[in-house]
Amino acid sequence: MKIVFLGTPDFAAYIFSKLLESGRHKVLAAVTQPDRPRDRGRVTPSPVKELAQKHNIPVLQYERISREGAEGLRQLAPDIMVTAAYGQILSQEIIDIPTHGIINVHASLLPAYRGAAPIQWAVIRGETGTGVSIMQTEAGLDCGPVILTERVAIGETETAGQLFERLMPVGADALIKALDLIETGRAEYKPQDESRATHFPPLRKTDGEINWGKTAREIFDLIRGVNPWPGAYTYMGDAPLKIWSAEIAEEDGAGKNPGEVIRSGKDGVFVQCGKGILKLSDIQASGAKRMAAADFIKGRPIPSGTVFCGQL
RNA sequence: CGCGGGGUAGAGCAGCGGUAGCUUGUCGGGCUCAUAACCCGGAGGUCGUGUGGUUCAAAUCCCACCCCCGCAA
Repeated sequence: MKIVFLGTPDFAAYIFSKLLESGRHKVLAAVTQPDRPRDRGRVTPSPVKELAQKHNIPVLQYERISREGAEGLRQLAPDIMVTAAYGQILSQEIIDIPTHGIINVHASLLPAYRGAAPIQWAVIRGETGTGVSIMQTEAGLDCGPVILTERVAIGETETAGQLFERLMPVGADALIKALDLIETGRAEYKPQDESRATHFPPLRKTDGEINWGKTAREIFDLIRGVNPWPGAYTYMGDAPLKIWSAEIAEEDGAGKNPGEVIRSGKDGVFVQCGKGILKLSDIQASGAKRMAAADFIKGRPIPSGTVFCGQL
């Protein structure tokens, strides 16, 4: 089939590359978000754009595809369009362009975890499993009928970043399989059960702020879920402190003073939570680089009794 | 040219014009029922790069370049 691929970040670029490798379909063009300042102010093309250019595939970038894209896309006359973390909502006018419509690769078991950050939220909420869904795009957010799903277990200490890595190949395989089903007319479109739908917002920087009043388990899940972006953090005095990784030292036991460092030494920094105790293992001060807690305290001691807190 | 911090011993940091220091690790010795224990001693550094500038003297001031990181996206 003649395909137009829409996607932006690494997750999309990986799936894009597998689609190209499969060689079964002709990719007419890649649509991606405009080049934006990233990486400390330098304007950088998206991973999908870089990959497309490497393969001499035309790249289209729209500030707002629903307003500017219809004409150009129509001229390409695609059989189907594929989206993966593209980053813009598509209007009905766009959806109507390809003969087979648009399918989307979504990293959750729909109808659960609709929204832009399904992987991270699944980890943050302590899920033990998630997956990938290939769905037909309809007007609305991740609400169209599902063509197929693949289930994946979440490791007990797995970070969102690690789960991303594992979900990418699963998503790529599922997409290729779905395209086959569609091309041969064997695809089944199962409507989502709206009553079981859950939706979560995109992650914001502030979603990484730790509330020490929560349980050690909840904070542990948060730290994993926002790693590597936006990163969990707290404040030591008025200086932000990033928490890259931690372990649950004690699951139970209520503390009188959540956020207080009860012990600090070469085996880590132990912090009292609302319930249970968390051991910080990889931390990073502003302007410094990430390091093991044991190394950190050699240069900047964190005495017992220090209390981490929210923004001042 | 978006704003800002930083590159000094294996690791983490201090020093910011005048003999290169601290914590930790490491090696050797001692002590102890025991401890992330304690005591004594040693090794380990072209102070990011520059046949750069200023100076009697530069890790320290100035310039250029490289690299790392925080904020903002």
